[in-house]
Amino acid sequence: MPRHWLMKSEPDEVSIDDLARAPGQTVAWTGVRNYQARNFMRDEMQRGDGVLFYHSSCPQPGIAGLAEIAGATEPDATQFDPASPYFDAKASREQPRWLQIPVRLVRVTRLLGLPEMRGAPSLATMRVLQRGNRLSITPVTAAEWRAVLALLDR
DNA sequence: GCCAACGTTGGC
DNA sequence: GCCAACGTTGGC
Repeated sequence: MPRHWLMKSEPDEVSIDDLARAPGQTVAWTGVRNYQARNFMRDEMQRGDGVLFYHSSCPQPGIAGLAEIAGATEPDATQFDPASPYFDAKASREQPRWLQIPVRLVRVTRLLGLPEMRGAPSLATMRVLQRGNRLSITPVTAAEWRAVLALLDR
């Protein structure tokens, strides 16, 4: 049973267009440094899961495209790289702390902006819209997923 | 285990 | 730049 997720990305780091230009239109989702989000990758996310690709910390936050989980989790390579901003001195190859997962573009959509999302009753339950939410990966229900697709078709 | 201090996120 | 909200750290 495929699940659905919303994954936040700062477009200055990886935008939907960057994803579209990437080899195989796939990027390794690295840099997650929050245990709840990591545990989703470790315990629940699987190849084929649907992904809402969300632009955050930018002039026009919102859903910018659809993607899918394209493979299995593995240790996040950036945790071992002292030159990376995501380097973690407490992680080792023997005992990695952080995970990455490959994400492949399905299609670039129109921007479903945050104000429009907030105005849609069908999206009121979405985790990303809840007060104080900061999780970079959040589960999306089947109903929420369908509601997003319906809004994107308008 | 408690909890104050601090750091980060992210919209505005 | 501001600031609310939340997660993490570390002293006790």
